[in-house]
Amino acid sequence: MPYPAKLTAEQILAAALTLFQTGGDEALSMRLLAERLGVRPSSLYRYYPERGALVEALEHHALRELHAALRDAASDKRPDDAFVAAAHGYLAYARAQPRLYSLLFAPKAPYTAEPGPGKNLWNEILRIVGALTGDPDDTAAAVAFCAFLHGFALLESSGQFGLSGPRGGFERGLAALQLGFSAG
Amino acid sequence: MPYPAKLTAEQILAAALTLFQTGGDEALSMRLLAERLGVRPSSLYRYYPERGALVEALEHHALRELHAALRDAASDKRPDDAFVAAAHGYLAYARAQPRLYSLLFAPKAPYTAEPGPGKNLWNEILRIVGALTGDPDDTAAAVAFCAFLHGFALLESSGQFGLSGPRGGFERGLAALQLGFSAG
DNA sequence: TCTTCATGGCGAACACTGTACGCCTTGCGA
DNA sequence: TCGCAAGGCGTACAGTGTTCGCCATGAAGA
Repeated sequence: MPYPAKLTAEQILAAALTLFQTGGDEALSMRLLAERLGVRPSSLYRYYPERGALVEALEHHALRELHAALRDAASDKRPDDAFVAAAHGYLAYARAQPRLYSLLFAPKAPYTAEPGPGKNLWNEILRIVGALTGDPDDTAAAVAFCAFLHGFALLESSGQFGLSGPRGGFERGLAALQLGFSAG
Repeated sequence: MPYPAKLTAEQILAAALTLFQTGGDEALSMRLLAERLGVRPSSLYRYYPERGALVEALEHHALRELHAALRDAASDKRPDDAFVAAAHGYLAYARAQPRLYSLLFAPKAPYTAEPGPGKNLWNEILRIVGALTGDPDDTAAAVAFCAFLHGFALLESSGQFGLSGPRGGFERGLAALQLGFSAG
């Protein structure tokens, strides 16, 4: 290796994360990012071949965080409590990191297609839901659970509920799913 | 009025719709749109002050179509059937127009804030859900219903279910919600 | 100690994007 | 016939992601 590098892939990612968290996708420009790092834009391409790779790295970061939030919320609880706690943990992460969260389910190859942070998250959800329904591989129930959580998180972060809030819509839907899953 | 205009706001919108349906947001560039219409880019600004206004018009178009799909699916049916039919109609529209649908719930002021196609859609959903639960203004149930539909539609269109499909996740969640709403 | 050589940041450029402003042809109303 | 204004045109600006060749650097090999 020639001489000490000014940049590190991790440094770039950290700066990109800051930019993305504050201003979303639009704020993450290669030029501004380079400026923050005291470097020219073209230098970034030595570490990330294109902007998309940087966004993908942010996405994986978010997947790992969301996974951890679910795991921590559901650990050491009985199925019923774990189910509800996981749902609230999921929503809490989406609320805490709205921009990162909205990055998660953009059109792409399914997370479960190959091993990675996405598959880990899915397995966690499958485990939590499976413990409730009794079938450890209850894909249908897990899909329905995900759909509800994802839809609620997005509707809320998009501001659709306005100032009056969702008015108990989350608890209402969660209770219905819990009832339906326990019975089935 | 001076002389016959080459352009019409409707013509522009129609061309923009075609572009958007085929290539999504990225494909809708003012320059390509102008080229399709045999006009220079700057001419478009006489009709739409900015690109965002054009996108907003597309969004309202989608809201009206989705509303119509829901109304048609649920009309002349008893509450139970209307609920299920509306859900399938919603999903069918999201499947038929994935790009337009994904435009619908981007961060913005809530549709219910003021009269318009968004508020009409919300009232339709409230009516259908209210007929099932017995409370004509059951916001919580309607929110939960929307969350589930929206989440499922997005997860599906994002390709998260892969080739194996959602494996009955839609019916599973819908049945649970229906049960929970009827009981409550 | 001298030479070689890959590393990594730099600079300039290209092809795009949305958008603003002034011009100037056009054709209707008076 | 004349004035007027609507509307498309041309040009330009600022911004974007990305590419490519250049060159200083500093650690290895002779």
